[in-house]
Amino acid sequence: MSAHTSTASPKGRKYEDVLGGAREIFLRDGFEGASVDDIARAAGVSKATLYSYFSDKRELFREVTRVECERMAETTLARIDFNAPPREVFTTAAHSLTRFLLSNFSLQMFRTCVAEAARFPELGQAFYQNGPEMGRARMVVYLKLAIERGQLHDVDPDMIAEQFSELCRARLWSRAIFGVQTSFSEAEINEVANHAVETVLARFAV
Amino acid sequence: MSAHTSTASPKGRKYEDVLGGAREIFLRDGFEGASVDDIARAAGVSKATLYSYFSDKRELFREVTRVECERMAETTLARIDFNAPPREVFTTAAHSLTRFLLSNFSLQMFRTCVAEAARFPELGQAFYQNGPEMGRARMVVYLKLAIERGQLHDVDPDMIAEQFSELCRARLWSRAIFGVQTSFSEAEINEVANHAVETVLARFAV
DNA sequence: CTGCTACTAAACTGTTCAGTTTAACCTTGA
DNA sequence: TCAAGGTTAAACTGAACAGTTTAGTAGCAG
Repeated sequence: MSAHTSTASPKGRKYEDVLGGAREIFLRDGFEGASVDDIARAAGVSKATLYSYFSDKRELFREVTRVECERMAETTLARIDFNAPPREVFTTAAHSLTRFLLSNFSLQMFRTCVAEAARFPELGQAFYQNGPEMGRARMVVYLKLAIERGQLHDVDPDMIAEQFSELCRARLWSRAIFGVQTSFSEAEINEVANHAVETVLARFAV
Repeated sequence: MSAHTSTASPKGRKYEDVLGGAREIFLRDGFEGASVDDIARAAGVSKATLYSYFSDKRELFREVTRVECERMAETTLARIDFNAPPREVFTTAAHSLTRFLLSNFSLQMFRTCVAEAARFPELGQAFYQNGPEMGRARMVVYLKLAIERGQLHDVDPDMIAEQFSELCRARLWSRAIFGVQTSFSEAEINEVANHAVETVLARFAV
């Protein structure tokens, strides 16, 4: 039975533990800030075991990022109702995106990727492609449809999507990322999202 | 004469040299990435001298940031012609802001502040207040006037300013900050700026 | 009981780097 | 000519930390 139970850890019993500990510490301290000793401790695992799974700190970080991005993609903006009218679609998307952008996970991930952009650029690029890029692509699919239906003006759908997601960052996101403000009321979030919707509709709705 | 020439270096001849070297290296390598030895070398100064001016690395960094933010505030968006019609004002501002956001200085400054947000938050906050916050405040002054004149709808001018500056980040800025794209053509920049103008006018112009 | 595999704790290596110290060296002003 | 203050190179201290090694333990299969 030993080999078949649970989610078939590739090798060894503690693989998932290591990943979990790494996730926790990287998310708390970023890449440089996290010490491998801390990770091993958080994972309840010896350093030697950790290094038997991952050849170095970077590889461990890469794997954590990959897994988290996948999870994120599944969760957020997973499906938009392609048949709803633009106002409804934008409203749903704006609220969920604004909320996501201000989440602890998203902010920490962003911070870390940006901080390490110089040391290993592949990471920031991977994050960009699995995160923002993927979300935008999904949005563009809808926008093209809406344009065909004559619900939106015939403007580069890529630009619509880009402007839309930037609008969801208005006011709160920069405060969050610089640590000027750390918690956000529902009212604040809703206000930003609603303004984003109004602006995008004013410009692109027929 | 010694004490009165030039811009009255507070103490010692090499003060400006130190600041210059620090500016160069911090801007190139960020805070953690920069070594004090490198800074001293770039400044053409001994480490001992450097430490006679600044008690530690952080204080040096703080001072560099302060000075650079002042310079930036003077240069960028320094004055808007308050009497020009909205389209003209937004167009001028959008082009100069988009360009600035993609500049090496702005990107590096942003990266470093974000990266060090955990280690010393005061820095990110100071940067936010001397940078984005100050620019926005200046914009709001104009917007209030334009609203009074009946050129723009009576919407929270703060939100207009926030949305406007976010729109200038569309498409290019996230690619820049994640290192996905590192150089930008005039055409690309102009396109983003022009789209920002169209959107903001569509929503807020009377 | 044997042998194998995963795992562990802890000590160790080597490096990087902030910040200090020392002893000497200019420059300038009296 | 002397003294003082700013400056210097270079060696040093101490801490942090990635990654390795060692000697040994726990559990399971045959």
